[in-house]
Amino acid sequence: MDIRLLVGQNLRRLRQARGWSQEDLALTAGVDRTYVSGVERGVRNPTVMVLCQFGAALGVEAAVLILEEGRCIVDRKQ
Amino acid sequence: MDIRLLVGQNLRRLRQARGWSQEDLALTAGVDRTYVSGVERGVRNPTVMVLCQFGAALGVEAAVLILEEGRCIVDRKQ
DNA sequence: TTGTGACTGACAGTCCGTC
DNA sequence: TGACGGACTGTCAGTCACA
Repeated sequence: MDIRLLVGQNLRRLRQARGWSQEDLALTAGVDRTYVSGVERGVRNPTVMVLCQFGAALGVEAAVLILEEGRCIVDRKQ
Repeated sequence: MDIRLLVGQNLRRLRQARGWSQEDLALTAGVDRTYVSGVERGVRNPTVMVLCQFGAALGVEAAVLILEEGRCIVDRKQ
């Protein structure tokens, strides 16, 4: 599974869950509208800093964006 | 907290936990030794694909590398 | 063994569009 | 609203010599 496709799927799912357009996300994250489109389609290879911007815009940790579905982040026990 | 520093700390911690040199990791991940050095010091801003290569080399999910300490990934309940 | 500066080709990311 | 293209600038990937 190409990690770019995984990021794209996660980004789109989280964006749509908020009822946002690609442009809404782009403005909030401080990136270009066409760039959001490219990342969602898996044709772009974003840097960790951009991943962080997307995470901040969506109110989630950047790690969530490169996590496969069915897995999640929790506080480590102990 | 700059995400590049976070990635650097995680990368170094996981590498040293395996008793590897930067060159060991570089060879396994298929990148240059000096690039590993740069990422660990937080002066490089790697892409998600490079993050994935590091994760594969270290036998962890790429998401682990951009996760703050004290947090971990588990299978989602339900 | 690791840090660092300098370098080139490739690509991240923007801005203009059209469909 | 979103896919897609072209052209552009800045930055990243990847490498080297040297400390």
